[in-house]
Amino acid sequence: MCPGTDTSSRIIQAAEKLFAEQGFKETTMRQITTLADVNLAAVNYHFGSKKGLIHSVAEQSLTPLCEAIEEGLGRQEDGSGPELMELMKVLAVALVRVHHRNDYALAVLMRLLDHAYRPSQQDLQQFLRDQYGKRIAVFLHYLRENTTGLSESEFFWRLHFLIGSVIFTLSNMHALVELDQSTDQKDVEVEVILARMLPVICAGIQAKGHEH
Amino acid sequence: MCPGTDTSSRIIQAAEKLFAEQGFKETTMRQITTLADVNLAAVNYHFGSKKGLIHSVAEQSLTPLCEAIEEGLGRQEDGSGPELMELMKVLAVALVRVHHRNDYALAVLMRLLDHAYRPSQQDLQQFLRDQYGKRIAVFLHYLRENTTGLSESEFFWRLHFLIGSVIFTLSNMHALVELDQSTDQKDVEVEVILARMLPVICAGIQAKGHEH
Amino acid sequence: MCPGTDTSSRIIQAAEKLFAEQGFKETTMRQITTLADVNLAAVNYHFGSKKGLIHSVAEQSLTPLCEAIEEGLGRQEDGSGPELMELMKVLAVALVRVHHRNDYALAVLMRLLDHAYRPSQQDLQQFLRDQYGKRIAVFLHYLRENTTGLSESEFFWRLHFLIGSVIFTLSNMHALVELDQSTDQKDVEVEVILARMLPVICAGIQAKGHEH
Amino acid sequence: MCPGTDTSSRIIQAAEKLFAEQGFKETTMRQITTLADVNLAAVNYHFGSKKGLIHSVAEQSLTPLCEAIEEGLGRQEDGSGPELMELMKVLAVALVRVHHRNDYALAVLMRLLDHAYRPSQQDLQQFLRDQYGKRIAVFLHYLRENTTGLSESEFFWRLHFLIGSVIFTLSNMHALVELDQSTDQKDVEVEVILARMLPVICAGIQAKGHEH
DNA sequence: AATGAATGAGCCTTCATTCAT
DNA sequence: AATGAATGAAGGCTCATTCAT
Repeated sequence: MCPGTDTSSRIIQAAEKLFAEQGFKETTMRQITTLADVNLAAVNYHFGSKKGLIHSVAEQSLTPLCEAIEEGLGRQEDGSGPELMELMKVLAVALVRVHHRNDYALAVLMRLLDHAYRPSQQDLQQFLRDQYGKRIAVFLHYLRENTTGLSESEFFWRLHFLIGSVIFTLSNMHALVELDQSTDQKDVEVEVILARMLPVICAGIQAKGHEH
Repeated sequence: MCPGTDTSSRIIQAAEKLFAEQGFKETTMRQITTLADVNLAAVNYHFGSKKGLIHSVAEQSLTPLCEAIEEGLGRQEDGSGPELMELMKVLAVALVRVHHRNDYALAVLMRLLDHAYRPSQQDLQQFLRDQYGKRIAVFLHYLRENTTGLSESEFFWRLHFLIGSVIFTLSNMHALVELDQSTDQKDVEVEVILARMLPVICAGIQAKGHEH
Repeated sequence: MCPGTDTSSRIIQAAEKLFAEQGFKETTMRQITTLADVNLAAVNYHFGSKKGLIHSVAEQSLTPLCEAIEEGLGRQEDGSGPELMELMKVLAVALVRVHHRNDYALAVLMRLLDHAYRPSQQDLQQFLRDQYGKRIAVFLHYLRENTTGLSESEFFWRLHFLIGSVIFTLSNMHALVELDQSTDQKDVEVEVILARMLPVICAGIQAKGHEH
Repeated sequence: MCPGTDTSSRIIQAAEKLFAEQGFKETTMRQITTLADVNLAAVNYHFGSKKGLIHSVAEQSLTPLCEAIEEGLGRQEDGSGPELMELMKVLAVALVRVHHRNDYALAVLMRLLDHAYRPSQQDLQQFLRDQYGKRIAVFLHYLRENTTGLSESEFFWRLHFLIGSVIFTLSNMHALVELDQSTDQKDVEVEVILARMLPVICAGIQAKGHEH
C-alpha cells in the first residue's frame, strides 16, 4: 500500500533519481529497470516508451505544482491580484510541495523545463504547452501586473533571468547542497534554499534597469 | 588560411553549433562530421575521442574568457579591489568577447558549466577545476570582498542563484531571442542581454536577505 | 449462440483476416487479440500457443475441405474413377465451400500450404501430412489415373505448376480482385475465379509437353 | 576478386540463401551476419537497414532480369511483335540467367514478388513499381498482343494464374527438387524446370475458356 | 473461463571507436 | 593528414508466453 510498492511507481521513482542525477538521454532503460528491480519490458508495458515515461514523470510533478499554485492564488479573492512577494511565496510553497512528493521530483521537473528550451525538443515543448500552458499563464498574468514599470521586452528577459535561477539551483540542488561546506546537515531542505532565493529574486525583478 | 578552413576548426565549429542546440550526449559524431563535411574518423584522429573534442571546445572558450577577465581585473592595480558593478562589467565584457569568437561558443560554454554540476560528470568537474580553478578563484575573491555583509553560506547560494541566471539565459540565448516577440531583429546581441542582466544581478546579490 | 460470438471463434476470425493480409510471422498476438477484442492471454489459454492457433485455423478449413472432396468423389461409385474435368469440379466445389465459411478462410489456407514447402517449416509439413496426407492421397490417385501419358516426374512438376496457380491466386485473391479494374463489383467471388481457372488448369495438365 | 569475397557481397549472398529458405521476416540480421561471417553492424553500414538490404537483393536480380528480357525482345526488330512461345522463351532465358548469378537469387526474387501482392507491403509495391514498372510493361504489352481473343478481365486472371505457377514453383524450387523422387541428381536445374513449365503455361493461356 | 501484469529472449538499430591503407 | 570500412557494445523496443488472481 505504501508508495513505491507496485511496479509502476517503482519505475517512476527510479527514473526520477537517475534523470535528476544524469539527465534523460544519459539514463538508460536498463539502468532504470535495474534500480527499480523490475523487468526491462515493464517500462514499455506501463508507459509505452521512454518518452512516455518522461511525460509521466513530468505529469506526476507538474499537475500537483499547478494545483498548488492555483490553490495559492485562489486564496485571496478580493478583486486585486496578489503582490509580488505574495506571488513568490505561492510559487515557493508549490515547489516545496512537489519536493515533498519525492526527493528527486523537483530536480527532474526543473531539468525537464530546461530541456524544453532546446530547439531540438519541440515534442517536449508541445507536450508542456498543451498540458500546462493555460494554467501557467494565470500565474504569469499576475506577475506581469506587478511589473507594470517594465517594458514588454524587459519583462520577458527579467522573467527568464529568474527562471534561470530557479531551474539551475533546483535542478542541481543535490550537488549544490553537497558543495555548501558551511552546513553540516546534508538533507536537502528546499525550504531553506527557497527562503534564500525569494528576496534575491524579488530584488532582481524590481531592480532599476538600464532603461531608466 | 582563414579560420574555419582546416579540418580541425571546421569540426569545432560544427560541434559548437550542435552541442548548443541539442546537448552533448544528444549530438553524435556522425552529425558533427556530416555538418563539418569531414570524414567520420577525423574527430578521433584530431581530438582522440568525443570527450577530447568537448574539452577542446571548452578550452577554445574558457582560455580567452579567463584571459579577458584577468585583463579586466588587472587594469586597476591600485591596491583596493574593484567594486561590484565594475566586477560585473569585467565579466560581461569577457563573455561578449567569447561570443564574438563564434555564434555558438558562449552557449556551449554555458551548457558545459551546467553539466559540470552533475554528480555523474566528475571527469568534467576535474578537468575544469584543474585547468581553470585558480584563475576563476581570483574573480570570486574580489566578488566576496564586495559582499562582506553576507554569511559564507548566504554568499554561496546567492552566487549560484546568479550563476543560474547567467548559465540558463546564455545557454538558451538562441531560443530565447526567438521567443522574444518584442524585437524584430533576430541577431543574437549578447551585449543587449547582458546589459539587461547586469542590474538585475547586482540588485539580487545586494538584496536584503532573510537573515536580516 | 451464433458463431463468432464466443471468445475462441472471435480469435480465429481475427487471426484468419490478419494472417491472410499480412502473413503468419508478420501478425502479432496483440494484433489478433485487439481485433478480436479479447484479452491478450486468451490465445494461449484457448490454443496453447501461436502455432496451436495456426493449426486450429488450418483444421477449421482443411477438415471441411477434405470432407467436401471425399463427398464429391464418393458420388460416382461405379468402379471407374472420375474424369479430369470432373475431378477439378470436385476440387472447385470444395474450395468454394471453404470460402463460404469465412471471407478469409480460403486465403489463409492457401498461404499455409505455401509455407509448408519451406525447409524451415518441417513442423507444419509434419502436421499436414499426419492429419490430411492420406485423405489427399485419394484425390491425387484419381488425378494420376487421368494423366497416364505423363512420366512420374512430368506428372510431379505439372501438378506443382497447377498447385502454384491455385495457391498464388487464392492466397492473394483479395489483392487481385482489387487490381482487376475491369469489374466493378469488388466482392470476392471465388466461383468466378475458379470458373476461369478450371479450363486453364485442365489445358495445362493435358498440354503436349517437351518430352513428346 | 572473385564474388563473395568482400563484405557487401558476402552479406547479399547469405541474405539470399536465408531469405529463400525462411522468408524475409523470419530471417534475422544475426542469422545473416553469422552466415556471412561479418559484424552485425555491417549490414546497416552497407545497406542502411534490413529493408535496404532486401531492396538491394531485389535490385541484384531484377536489373539483370529486365536487361535480359529487353535484350531478348530487342532481337527481332521486324515490325511485328514476338509470338507467344517466343515470348516465353525470352522470359525463360532471362530467368535462367538470374539463377546463374547465384543459386538462391531466383528463389528470393520470386518470394519478393509474392510479397508484393500483400496489402501490408505497400512500400515494396511502390519500390518495385518505381524501379521496374515501365520495363515490365513492355513485356506485358507483347503478351497482350498474343491474346487478343481474351477479354481484358480474362487476360488479367490468366496472367496471374501463370504468374502463380512461376512464382510458386521457382520460389520453392529447392524444396520441390528435393521432393521429386524420380531424379537422382539434386542440383537445381532451372532449365529443366522451365522446359517443363513452358508448354504447360502456353497451353494454359491459350485454353478454351468458360466465356466461349 | 478469463484477465491484467509481468517476463526472458530476441529484435533492429545506433553509437563511438579502431584499423588498414 | 586523412579516410572508407569495419566492429563490439549498448541502445530502445517488441515478441510470445506465463502467472497469480
